[in-house]
Amino acid sequence: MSMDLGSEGGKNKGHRDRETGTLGKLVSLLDLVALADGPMRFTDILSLSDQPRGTLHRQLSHLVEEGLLEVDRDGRYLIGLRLLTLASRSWARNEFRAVAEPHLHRLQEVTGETVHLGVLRGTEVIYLDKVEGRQSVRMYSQVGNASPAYCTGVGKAALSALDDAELDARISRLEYHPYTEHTLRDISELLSDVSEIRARGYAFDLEEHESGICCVAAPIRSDDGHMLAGISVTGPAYRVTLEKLRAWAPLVVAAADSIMTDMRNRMGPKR
Amino acid sequence: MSMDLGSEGGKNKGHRDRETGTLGKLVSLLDLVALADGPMRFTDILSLSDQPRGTLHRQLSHLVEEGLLEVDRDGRYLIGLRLLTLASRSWARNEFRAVAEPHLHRLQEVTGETVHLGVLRGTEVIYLDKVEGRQSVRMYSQVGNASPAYCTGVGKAALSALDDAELDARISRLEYHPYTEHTLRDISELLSDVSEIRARGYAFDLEEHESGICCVAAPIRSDDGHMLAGISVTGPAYRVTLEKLRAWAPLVVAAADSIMTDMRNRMGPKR
DNA sequence: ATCGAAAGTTCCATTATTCGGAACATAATT
DNA sequence: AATTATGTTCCGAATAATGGAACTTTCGAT
Repeated sequence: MSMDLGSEGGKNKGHRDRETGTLGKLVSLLDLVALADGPMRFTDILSLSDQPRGTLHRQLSHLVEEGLLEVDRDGRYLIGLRLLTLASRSWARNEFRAVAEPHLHRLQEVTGETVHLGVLRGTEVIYLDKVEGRQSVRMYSQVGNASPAYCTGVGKAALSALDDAELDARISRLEYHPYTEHTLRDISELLSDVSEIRARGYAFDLEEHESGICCVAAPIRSDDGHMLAGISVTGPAYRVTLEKLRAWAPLVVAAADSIMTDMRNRMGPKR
Repeated sequence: MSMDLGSEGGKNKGHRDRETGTLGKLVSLLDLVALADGPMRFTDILSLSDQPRGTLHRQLSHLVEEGLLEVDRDGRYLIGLRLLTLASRSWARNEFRAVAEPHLHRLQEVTGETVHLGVLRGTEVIYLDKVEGRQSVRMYSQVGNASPAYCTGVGKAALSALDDAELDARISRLEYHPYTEHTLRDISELLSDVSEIRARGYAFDLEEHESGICCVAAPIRSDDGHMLAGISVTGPAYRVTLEKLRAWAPLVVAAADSIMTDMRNRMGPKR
């Protein structure tokens, strides 16, 4: 297996027009339904997609036929369980995740706080795993979750491992949404944070994405620099002070390094 | 939201020929790759799918373009993270799962063993959630997992809630794979087990799917009988004796009933 | 290193599928 | 009951997928 989970594919997702091919249009629909807060009626979808009614109807039918969407008894559409099954199989067999897992657990035990593993995809971080302790709120949902890289610890750590050209290419067209009052506000703030991160080897997220939530994160990169990822220790600000984060930083960096080493060994020295 | 997670759509999955339409063929490919043990080379896929090379190549390219598949640095294909993201969103927002969650936790705390929530899809059970205690092995992977209904507690419990005609329609063409020496061997064994389950209101799985693993399960059905699901308490045979399972049965049934009640209330008396 | 074979990629005329407007059906609302 | 909003089906036109063959690259053995 390979460590590569893809560094490409970071197309702008929000609302790219001109979907390419049949599949593109169908996947857009999936996205649309998945992004909604709940089941959608035919008309809801119709107004959000710019398809003619007949076309949309057939597209939805096909998606339902394949189990990618489901129709509830009120005729509303929701994401089908088939996707969950597909995703869970690939998750379970993901080698990178498997290699990282014991390290995440160790880190969780030592710090007592929640530990995340995420990979960088374009300008987003997708969380691959999460290990939480007793006292934390259950947030299963984090696995698979995509968040902007610029306001998360794992994301900024991963970004810091890019060379300047790549970094610039990815973050120059970003929209810097102010999630909290501490969220980085523009590219210059991000760049200066990244240079600090590079200097010290790890990143902080001080309530930048979610109020009251802080973390320390360290980058993980594959040998060929093709895949970027990161791990973090996260907790509530009232419990997790900056001093604590500083104290944990070396542990996080060490864990990240161990994961890289394990990955190298597992894959053999080839290439 | 609706409780309906679909009772239709139980197409025979294994290797249905004659894929309908463009999407059908592409989803088959996704399945093929997801089912594999690891990343697949182009040729591996070529030999398993019966597509000409040019066609297959283009299909794979499209899937990669949409992020449903990814290519590792060795050119091998694996399931893309996009599926994980899509699936996790729908999971997080699944109302049935959300309603059941507190009940699962309560059941876990009382019994100390692992609790599962699964829905019946055709002749398979898909696990929607899992709550485990301290001492159990971490098996995240269970969520999203699909298993045959006839050899799992949740599955048999759900089957027992079908009327005879529906039950027969689903299980008559099954292949009864003997996972363990205790696995039900044919339709007659299943039918007699189901009638016992109906009589007592809950199901056992005594090492029928996995050696050394037992459980008690109770059925959950929506008002309209359209959706079938179940919950179970599962543990290793050396710790979880038949007496214990019997003792837990009323708790499991009560939890299942509570979930049904909550669901009814949440959805309002409409329809 | 060199050759041969296997693997992977591109091309394009043909074929099958999707598109989308409009007519048709059904459910909700006044 | 009439009216509107919503959902479904149809079919000629437009578009995308097909698949055979030619082409390029990678791999394995000598």
